[in-house]
Amino acid sequence: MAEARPAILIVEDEPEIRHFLRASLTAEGYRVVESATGRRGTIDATTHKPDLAIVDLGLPDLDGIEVIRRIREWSPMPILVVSARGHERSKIEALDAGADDYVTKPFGVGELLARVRAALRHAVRPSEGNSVLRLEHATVDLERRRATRDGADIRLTPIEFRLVACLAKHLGRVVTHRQLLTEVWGPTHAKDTHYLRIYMKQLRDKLEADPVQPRHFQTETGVGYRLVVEE
Amino acid sequence: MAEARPAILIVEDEPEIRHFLRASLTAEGYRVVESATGRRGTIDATTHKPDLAIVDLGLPDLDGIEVIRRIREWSPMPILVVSARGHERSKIEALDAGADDYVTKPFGVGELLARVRAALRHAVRPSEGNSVLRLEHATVDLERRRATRDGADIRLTPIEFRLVACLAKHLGRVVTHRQLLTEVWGPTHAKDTHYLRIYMKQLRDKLEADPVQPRHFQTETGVGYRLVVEE
DNA sequence: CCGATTCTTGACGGGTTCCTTATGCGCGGT
DNA sequence: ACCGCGCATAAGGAACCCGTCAAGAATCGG
Repeated sequence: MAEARPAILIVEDEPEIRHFLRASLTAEGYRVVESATGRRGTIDATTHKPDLAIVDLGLPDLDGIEVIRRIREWSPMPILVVSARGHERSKIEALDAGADDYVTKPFGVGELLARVRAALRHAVRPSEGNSVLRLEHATVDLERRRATRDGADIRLTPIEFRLVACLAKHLGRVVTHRQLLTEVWGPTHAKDTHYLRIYMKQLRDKLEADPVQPRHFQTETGVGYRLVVEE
Repeated sequence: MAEARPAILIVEDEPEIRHFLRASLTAEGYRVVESATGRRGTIDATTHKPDLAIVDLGLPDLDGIEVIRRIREWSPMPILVVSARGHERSKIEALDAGADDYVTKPFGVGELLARVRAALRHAVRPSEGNSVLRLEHATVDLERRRATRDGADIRLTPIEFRLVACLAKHLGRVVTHRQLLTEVWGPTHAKDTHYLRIYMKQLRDKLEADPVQPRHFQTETGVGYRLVVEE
């Protein structure tokens, strides 16, 4: 990388929010590129090659989701979505289109920065770590297809395993119901969200210290689930 | 090996992704050869003899699957497949054609490198370790095609031998039904999982101390089998 | 051509996994 | 307060997978 400071692209039409974002991010040491429209954003993404993109869904010219799609055609860079409250629908569409995470307007600086850090970390991290998930009282070895609980081996069924693998692939980020269902059960069951609840419970029972207060397998109401491992 | 750094062949038509791959791989210390077309790729594979090949399925001139077939005709080098999201069908075809693993576009650097390392590790294993399996009460010499049980020689049938060899090649990892069947019986019997149960029992009867509670030949329900040797 | 080994095929019981159905709970909207 | 929606949880039966036995083909060496 030419520069040590990560570059972040902001695609946001409202000047208020754009400037707020720039201020917050530069204060943290990030370099910032701003685009006020969707078209401009897709161009800036290719020319500036940022390390991360923040995309508002409510753009005047080009749908934010379309922006995400166009970036995803050629780059795996982390994409953070900013959406107005209540627009669950487009939030999900954005994630399905390839976004990595989202924040809901209005949001605090802390939340935003946390997500940015998480997204950047995940973009680089996996290269160093092996494919072993380390939870509080349990571990899951994705490559060897093995799991332990308090040191002892435990069994995961094929579906349970695929589910963990799918969540682990997007560690720390939201995975939509649709994504999980199509990857684990196939496209024909893309709407059987009920399956998820059942198997998520199984995973929590087997891997969480307290299945009732899950720390790792978090549910994102109306959207999907998220797998989190502490540092 | 002439060089310590493994050489990797990239067969990919889109310049963006090709350069992204080169950058990521060279940064990790790999040597890289690029081919922009399928035909070029098959040629470069023979001339450069890379340690691993990364093949995009969506090539303009020659189907990526055809590239895999042609390489597989003469080389067992690990082949990593890159495919666009949603093309489940060709992904499976690719694996059947002899590919070792796949990543879906768009993918992160970490994921890619992890798979590359895994693939290279699998490839190096059998050559570095000696080819003698030491189990609790039995040994299997894969090179000399011999086996002992409690010190005395025992006979393994050809199929039994191929089965052990296939499991030993992926020591400690699960080998899927499909993999075992295609490697031992050929692609036409890829679904006759029944064979596996029968021959697995034979192996356990001959090599396990207690065939009913197998310690080395473990079954992974719904997925495949795994060969484990204690340290 | 015959016998022995090996491979294939069929059948059955037991166990696990998976799907279905049903119920309760909490939250937000009307 | 009521209702609807999404989520968590429980439980039973169906489907599937595995291990096992046994007997019929195929193969091979003599």
